[in-house]
Amino acid sequence: MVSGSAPKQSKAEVSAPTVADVAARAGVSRATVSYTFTQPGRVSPDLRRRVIEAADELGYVGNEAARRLRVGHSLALGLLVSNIGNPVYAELAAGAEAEAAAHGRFILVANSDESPERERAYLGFFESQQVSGILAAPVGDVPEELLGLGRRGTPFVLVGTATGPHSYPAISGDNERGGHLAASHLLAQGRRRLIFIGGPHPHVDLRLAGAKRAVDEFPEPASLEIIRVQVQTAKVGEAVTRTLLRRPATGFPDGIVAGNDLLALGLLHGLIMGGVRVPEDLSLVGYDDIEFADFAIVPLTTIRHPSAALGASAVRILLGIESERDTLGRFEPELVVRETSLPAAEDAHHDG
Amino acid sequence: MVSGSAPKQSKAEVSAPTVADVAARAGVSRATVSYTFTQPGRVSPDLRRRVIEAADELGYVGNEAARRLRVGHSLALGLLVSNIGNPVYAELAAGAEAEAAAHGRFILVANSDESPERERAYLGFFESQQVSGILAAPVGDVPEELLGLGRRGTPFVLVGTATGPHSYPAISGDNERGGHLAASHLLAQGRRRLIFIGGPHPHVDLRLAGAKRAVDEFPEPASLEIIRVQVQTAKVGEAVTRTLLRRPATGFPDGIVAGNDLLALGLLHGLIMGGVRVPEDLSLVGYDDIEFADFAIVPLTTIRHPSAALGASAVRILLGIESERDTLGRFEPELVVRETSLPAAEDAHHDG
DNA sequence: CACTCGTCGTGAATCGATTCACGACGTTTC
DNA sequence: GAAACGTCGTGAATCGATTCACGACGAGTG
Repeated sequence: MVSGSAPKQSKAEVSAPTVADVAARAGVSRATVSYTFTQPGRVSPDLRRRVIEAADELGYVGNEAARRLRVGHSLALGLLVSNIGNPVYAELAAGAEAEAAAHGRFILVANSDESPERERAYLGFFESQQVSGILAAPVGDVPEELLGLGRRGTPFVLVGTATGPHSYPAISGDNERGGHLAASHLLAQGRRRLIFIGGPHPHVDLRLAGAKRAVDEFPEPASLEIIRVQVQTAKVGEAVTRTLLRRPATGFPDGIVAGNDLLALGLLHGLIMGGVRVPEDLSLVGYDDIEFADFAIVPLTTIRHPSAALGASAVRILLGIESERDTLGRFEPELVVRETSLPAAEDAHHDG
Repeated sequence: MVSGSAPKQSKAEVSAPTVADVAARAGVSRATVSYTFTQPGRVSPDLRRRVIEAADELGYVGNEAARRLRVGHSLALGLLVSNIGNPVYAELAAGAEAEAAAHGRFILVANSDESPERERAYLGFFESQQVSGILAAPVGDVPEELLGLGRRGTPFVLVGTATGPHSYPAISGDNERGGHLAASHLLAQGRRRLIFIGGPHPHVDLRLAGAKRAVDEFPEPASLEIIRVQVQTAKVGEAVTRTLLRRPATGFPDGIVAGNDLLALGLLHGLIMGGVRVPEDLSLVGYDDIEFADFAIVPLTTIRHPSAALGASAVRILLGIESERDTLGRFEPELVVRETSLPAAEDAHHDG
């Protein structure tokens, strides 16, 4: 316990002005001050002006806690993401934040780091903060706590997650279609031994389903192996390549669809370090189109996913100025061909 | 205005249990319930147990607004960053968050997006939220609002920013030393026409100062040109290369120190697209060692910066369990040599 | 047995903004 | 000219957790 070195910066400690102070200064009642800010039409123009002037002079800020205690909810919206280190979620957060700011709202970002415990802890935090709505990009299943919050009157929107059998409000890009796009691209290039590598999120399952459908629908024989990972990070991607590289040539894939770009970047790095030529020996497609995809050792072919737009839409839905239906058909995935994918080398010659 | 499609998820609207409910259920007074959670020693063990049991059964969460209104500050700490899309800040946030969680605190992340206006707006938000402390990684100068908050009793710590002439609580890596490291590395490789490209942040100025010192101290003739950018992003980095590439060969540098890795990545991409061979023609050193530095077209040589540790320390300082002095000597920058830097090609032969 | 002291539970005041219900005042209308 | 109505300001109650000041009760002491 440190005593003298407490982090107080000054002994001034002037307590912040309250409505009472402003009221006294403007010569009106506390009620009038409050109405001035919450229902401007309720007070006559010149009184309003006087109140605002007094407030400015005193540097009145207002106490959100008191406001919240009275009205029962805060101006903040909660955003729960599984990994803020993933640029996709950073972008989602940025999009949500900009939209929220435009409506005088704020976003509380909570990073669960893929841990269901922390996810639950943060949901409790959101409840204690009385956020007026929650954007959730959850780890796996929809947590019970979130449903409880919904029942207790806090609206939520699932972002970028499978709608599955349930019917909670949810928006997302068409992940199935995106997965189909990715696998089709590889098949069209002559790749036949594909692997899907991805993690345990519902939206990733959809990407997988799309890839699977592409292979099933394909007129020629082609295979799709599935490698499941627990977390979709670059580190894990590299780890997977180590296993992969031990395989005999016959079991080696000629095309990989990764569950997201982070994973793809790790795979790419591991493969190249291991002597695999990308895209000559193997084509690789990521998912999300994060900024860094374009800067990779070999610029990454990927599926673009409109994260920022999703974040903004989710906020608008929570605020009641847009409905889930309004977003249908937006957020279409799009194939971005860069350099990790190339037609199979059967009739191509390797460099000169 | 959408009417029926309001985002209410259910009409249940069961209002959350309060201390009064818990008290009734446990057969004690409201005061006892409160003491149970805030000063456990104050109530006898078996009553404590009974209260906790009742609270669990009711799913009591507690109303932070009421708590805050009474005690005058919240359990949250505010973190203000200039760009959450920069992995450095994501990492800083993660480090701060983990440390905060370990002490039962939460982090409110605010992303100013390099805009002083948004920065000020968020500072106001923090004040209205009555955060118990602020971690700031500000855009440029220390905003007046932050000083005001400090005067009014909210402690703050400047993270990763120059200490300059002022004497506000601040921690950061030794940016001057890092800049020196970067430039020295290039000079040691025989590079002589250096450029420092970087943005308007105080900590970047220190990196520049360090680079300058390295050049000044160097026994042989060498030059350091300075290119200033307003924002240090990959996009800007690419834009700068376009200008650079138009220069005649005589004005072209053989070594670049970038203000951060994002900028370096953009520069790298732009240079390579423009036909410059890195590192043969030009060595490049970034700053921060973000995860993606290792995955770049050419893996990026950079200076490691311990962002997560900085975030954790800042939280500990705000919580009063560590003092600014305790951190001295930690957070030392470290040169990470990858492949964008190589001895100048005077006596080297270009591949075969 | 009476008195002191410490332990531990309780009633009530408090934090600051919001909002209901009331009333003062001025205007319109027959 | 009086009744009816609308506008706009105000006093007071309210939200839920915390904490002060008090007191009940039991144990220990002379």
